[in-house]
Amino acid sequence: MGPTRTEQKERTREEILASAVRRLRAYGIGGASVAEVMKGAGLTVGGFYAHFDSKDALVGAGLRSCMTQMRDVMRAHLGPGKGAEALAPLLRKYLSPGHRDHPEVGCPVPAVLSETPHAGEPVREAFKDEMEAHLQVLGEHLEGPPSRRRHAALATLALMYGGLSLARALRGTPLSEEVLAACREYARTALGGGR
Amino acid sequence: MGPTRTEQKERTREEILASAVRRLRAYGIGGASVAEVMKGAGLTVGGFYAHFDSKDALVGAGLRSCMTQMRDVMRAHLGPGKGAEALAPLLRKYLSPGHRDHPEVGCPVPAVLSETPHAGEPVREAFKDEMEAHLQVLGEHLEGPPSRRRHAALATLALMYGGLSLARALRGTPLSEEVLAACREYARTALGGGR
DNA sequence: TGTACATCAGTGAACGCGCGTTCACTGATGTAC
DNA sequence: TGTACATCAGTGAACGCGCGTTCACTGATGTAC
Repeated sequence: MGPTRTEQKERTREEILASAVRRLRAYGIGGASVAEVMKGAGLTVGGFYAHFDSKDALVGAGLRSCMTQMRDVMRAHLGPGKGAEALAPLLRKYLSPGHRDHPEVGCPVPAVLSETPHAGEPVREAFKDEMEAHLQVLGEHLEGPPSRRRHAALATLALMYGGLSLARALRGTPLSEEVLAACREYARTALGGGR
Repeated sequence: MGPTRTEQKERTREEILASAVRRLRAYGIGGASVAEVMKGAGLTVGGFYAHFDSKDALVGAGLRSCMTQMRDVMRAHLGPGKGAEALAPLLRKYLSPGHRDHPEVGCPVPAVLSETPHAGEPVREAFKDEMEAHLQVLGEHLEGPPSRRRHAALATLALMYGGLSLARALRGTPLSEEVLAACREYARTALGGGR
């Protein structure tokens, strides 16, 4: 026997969410229209509201989902040790031409950063929660008292987001490559230690 | 006698541009609709195309205009000396709650950063040109060989944009204040020197 | 096991709205004589 | 200086389109007897 109706529905929900995540990463909130998201999941628009209360709810859930995934990627690229040394592999991966050129499988933050301030409450709350979790992960690989680690993690994230966003905005110009390299160096200096 | 017709038209164009700039800073490209921009200039939609070829042309011109203005603000907040010391007043101003809470009179970059990669050629070119000019201004207040200054300027801008964007996205939460402070400290460390 | 009925995930058309752009027009400004 | 005509900045309605959301429906799944 196949999956029950409830299981099948849950499966469909996951497909809608996965489609939303793909569009969020590549085109941001405005680029993830309900109709396009549903098409991406092989469905038609009408069925959407059986799974989510509103577009805001979808974006909130999508953001939680892909920022959580992103955290796994972060953990996978954190080296041993502490400080600049530990973060170097992550920075090299995050601030790379590959990540710049393939937003659809990368970090969603640069794509939604400008829209988040005007987004609905479910979106902003998801963003805040995920950001706190990000801080936790990065903070564990930094040195010093908790508040110092927290600040260093926060600023490193800001630099990563700003750097990747700039590199994407400047894509196709020599400046784009420079931004990536410049931000990697900058973080190394700011975090001290390591090579 | 009053202004000639040509002078009057030029004046109207400036008003449209000023209205566009206000909306760009606060709501980004998507938030600066032609109808809203014209309303903000006290005009009706139809007249728009006597002044600009397209919305893309308007956004390009608007971006050039307000990023140039922003450069004056930057110059006004650069202290004497070089490095962290020289940039400190700018960073304090840029990464402040006041700037976070009043985007309509601030830097347009955080508002357009996510949209620029998908914007038309006139917009991306304006962005690139203005960014080069920004680098020039900041670079003059840094130390070391040209390429080193350029990289430090680039990364500092990335940190400023990322930090302010994050602070706006997190507005209303304690994290928002923390980001601003964390980025100011981070830049100071990365740039070295000064207090 | 077989039949009758209820449920409800997903369809597809429609809603009102705002978008960028076009266009026939109007009426004040400017030019020609 | 005065009159007739041309120009053109700005108006306001309309275009086709995509948006988020609603809704009557269909047909396969699941339940009751």
